[in-house]
Amino acid sequence: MITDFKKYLQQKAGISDADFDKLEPALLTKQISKGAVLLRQDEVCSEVYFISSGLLRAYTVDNAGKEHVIQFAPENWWLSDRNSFLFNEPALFFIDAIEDTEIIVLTHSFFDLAGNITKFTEFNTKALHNQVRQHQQRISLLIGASAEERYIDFVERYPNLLLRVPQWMIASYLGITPESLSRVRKELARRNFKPTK
Amino acid sequence: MITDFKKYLQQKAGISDADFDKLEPALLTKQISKGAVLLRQDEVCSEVYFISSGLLRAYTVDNAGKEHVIQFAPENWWLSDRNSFLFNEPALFFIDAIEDTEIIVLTHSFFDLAGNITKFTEFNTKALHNQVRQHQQRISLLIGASAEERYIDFVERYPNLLLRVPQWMIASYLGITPESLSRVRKELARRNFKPTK
DNA sequence: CGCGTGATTGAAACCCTTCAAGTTTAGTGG
DNA sequence: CCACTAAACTTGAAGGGTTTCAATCACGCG
Repeated sequence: MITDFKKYLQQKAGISDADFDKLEPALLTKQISKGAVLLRQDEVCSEVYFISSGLLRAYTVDNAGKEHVIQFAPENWWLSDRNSFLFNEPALFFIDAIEDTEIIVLTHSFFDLAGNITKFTEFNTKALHNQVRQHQQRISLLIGASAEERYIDFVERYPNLLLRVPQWMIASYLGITPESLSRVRKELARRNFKPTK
Repeated sequence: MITDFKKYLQQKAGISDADFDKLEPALLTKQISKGAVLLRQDEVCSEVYFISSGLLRAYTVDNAGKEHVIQFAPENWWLSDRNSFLFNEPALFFIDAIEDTEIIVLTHSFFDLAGNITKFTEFNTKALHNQVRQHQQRISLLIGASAEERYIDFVERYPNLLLRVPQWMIASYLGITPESLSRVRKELARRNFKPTK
């Protein structure tokens, strides 16, 4: 719903009512059913999504045909191939829906309008920095941690996703096989592991 | 040298002479000798570096005391813990010098000035997007590719770093042990591998 | 009910690490 | 400029963590 998006922008970015009114005409809502594909690798991405409800996923497909999950995006998250969006380059990944999902679709016309609103551009930059930090942490984990450590990190970082994402997709996100994840979970259960939060 | 930095900003960001003159008073050059540490984990990072000549490295140290290289930064690259810089949070990594290095030091006062120059903020955003894309590609590789594939990717992506970075640091960047990298190289030599570019 | 998808389990194979020992390289002081 | 030392790189053997392949189980949905 647009009102959710408005509330989000006001709280997170400090956008005023008046400013939001300027942006509203450029907004579009869309219902996505589970499994639907929003973006394909090598297409040019012309939209940025804000997830009102539901759950999207970004993933690559390698030469061997295997999927590798780059990111999950539940309610109040953003998702797009921003590099493709901004520079009109071919997208590096696919985007599809893990659940029935409701999104706000933001096109270039939205960002043209929003570019004049300082609060928004500041927020946008901040969001980018957050993404960079997240990526750096994930790289650290992938470089230095075992499958079990990476899974524990995932559980503690995204407890709300655990029950909503199929296990084989979590395995893909962690960079291991579904079989390995199953064994990691079995071992953790044996040791009676409980998330610390 | 400051003139190198000026040339860089003019070419890459389209900054005018007049605009650069406004920024120049906030610039500081610094000589760093090999091995010197510029930033420590958990400190607050108050500077952004532009490398005029030489080579810097960002890395984390895990609980077991092992170093994991996040990024190499040769001439004409930027380096900072931007998240720490922007939000005054503790830095996630160390920065030190792999070679004797000459840098331009940019503090908050520089960014305050530069914030008024549209060309610069646009360039800055673009640079952030580039970093995000790079990180995504690296995550894809770490998730989906073998040690050999990751090394080949490194060789082709950063041929200029091959001779300047000690092998054990490259191993750390790739997320493998120095011994493994040595064996990967031996195997590639046996197969007479040559970089495609 | 039956089919398909996802999760589990087992055994073998493989990749990479670990540890230990050597060899080479690079830097430093005499 | 050589000699010495420390660091970097290489090599081998053993072990561990993950993958692969195959079979089985569990579940939801037509």
